[in-house]
Amino acid sequence: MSSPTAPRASTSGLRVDAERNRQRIVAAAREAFAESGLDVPMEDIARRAGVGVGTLYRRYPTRADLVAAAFEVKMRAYADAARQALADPDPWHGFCVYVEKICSMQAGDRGFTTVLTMTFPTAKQFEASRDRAFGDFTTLIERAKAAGRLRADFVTEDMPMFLMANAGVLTSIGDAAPEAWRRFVGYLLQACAAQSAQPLPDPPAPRQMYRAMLRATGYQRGARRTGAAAVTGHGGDQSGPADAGEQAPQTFLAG
Amino acid sequence: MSSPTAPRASTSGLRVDAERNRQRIVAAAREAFAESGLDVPMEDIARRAGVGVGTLYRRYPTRADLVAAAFEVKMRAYADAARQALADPDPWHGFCVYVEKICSMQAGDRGFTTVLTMTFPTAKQFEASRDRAFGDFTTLIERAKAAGRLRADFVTEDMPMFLMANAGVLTSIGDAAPEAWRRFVGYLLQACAAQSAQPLPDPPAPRQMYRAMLRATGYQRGARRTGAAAVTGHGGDQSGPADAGEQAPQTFLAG
DNA sequence: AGACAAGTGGACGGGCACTTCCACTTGTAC
DNA sequence: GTACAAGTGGAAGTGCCCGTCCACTTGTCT
Repeated sequence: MSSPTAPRASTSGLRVDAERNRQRIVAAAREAFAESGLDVPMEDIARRAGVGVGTLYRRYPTRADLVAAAFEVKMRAYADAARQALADPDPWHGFCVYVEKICSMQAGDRGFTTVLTMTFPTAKQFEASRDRAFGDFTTLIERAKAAGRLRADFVTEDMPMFLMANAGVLTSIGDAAPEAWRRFVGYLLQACAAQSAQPLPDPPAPRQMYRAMLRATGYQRGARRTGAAAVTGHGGDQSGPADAGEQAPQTFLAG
Repeated sequence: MSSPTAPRASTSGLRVDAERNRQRIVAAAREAFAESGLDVPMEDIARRAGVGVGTLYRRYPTRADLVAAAFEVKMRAYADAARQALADPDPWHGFCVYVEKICSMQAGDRGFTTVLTMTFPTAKQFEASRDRAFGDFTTLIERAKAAGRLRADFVTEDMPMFLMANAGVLTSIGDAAPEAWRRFVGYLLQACAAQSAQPLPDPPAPRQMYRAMLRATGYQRGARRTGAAAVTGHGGDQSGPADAGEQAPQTFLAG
């Protein structure tokens, strides 16, 4: 504008070559995350994209930023699945198809498996999808309960719990037995049927779920691999700083 | 014997101070594995035991060796659980108590969670326990099926699959919601009930299960953390050397 | 064509964990 | 008490990955 050389570029405000690189990076990240999980070395992604690590870091300073960018589309598809399930005339069928669908999405993408079981307070881009998915899912289970097919004591928190379980199945035998998760989900769905449901132990509190999903958010900064222990520091130390900024107890995938 | 100074020591053939250190190491490893999982730095274990890393490596050259030593007792307890379940006059009750019991053992020990979902071809020490557990478990489910309570299409491979799932639940919300796994197991058990069982997708083949459990055996040598991806190398490359020494397809926890 | 902001890549310093190796200590047998 | 095998600890070499920094290149505007 004012300065003699102000290279305003296309839509994104980036120079066209930079924008092209950015897209390559996101594409590479999608592939790499899907294949190897959220822990792939940044350098692998950069190489795959044909750029230097410097470029990658310039565009996405933290791994979380990149994850958010890479899964934006998939998160929308995730939300869409709930919306579509609502369109099913049979509430119970809709519920089953939905659960299967989401678990299937996990099965096809190592990174997504992880993304679904954690929440990114930072990632504004996910908020809309998450909220929508949460709202629709809530309706979905209410309908299924009303139809008398879904057990009455099913709670929203059960869904992320199932996803965590499915993640366990997938990370353990996903490679060796790519179809095993289907059987597992079959068990889960049958357990969800109202017919002959027996009492269950209490579900985790929404707030607990929220904290759990915050877990791997260590990906935000200097994350240390594993996805399991290492993240929070070292597991022990219950004397920690008690999470000051912990608001939203709405849990699930709604931050 | 023959040499002038042959310090034969107590039972283990080790010098008494060395034997004391060895026990300290195993104890430290048990604690560390339970708290932080199988990935704890060797140095942490050494420090906890009050010895140098060199000593630790001398006694247990590989992580797998140490794991085997640390979990020997627990593996026996694991096998005992099946034996005890068989003593239950009510086959179905025995089955349920058994599943709960094992999942509970997972809940109380991060390392054990992992140990149960992989097999250590090396660890001779586990063989007896594994074989016993496998045999007893097989009987257990046959009894429960015969009693008409356990669904007829339940297969032995389902158990490790459940354990993998439970591992997923535990690693995700084990810290934030230490009791959540109970509800999850509740779902699973109700899904196992013969009453109103619906058809399920095929179970993983025994061989697939075996390969899956071999997975984390990367702990044997230069393992690279994570427990998820990194282990096998990098996920991709299906052109690998196709596992020459793959025998025992008996799966489960029987190598 | 010229000039400059924007963009780039990869070398580099830092950290962590794995293992090995060896000079030093200690227990044991005589 | 002495001698020596057994045992010890931690320094040092290696490898992986992170994230930064900067000299160089490239696109864009005039």
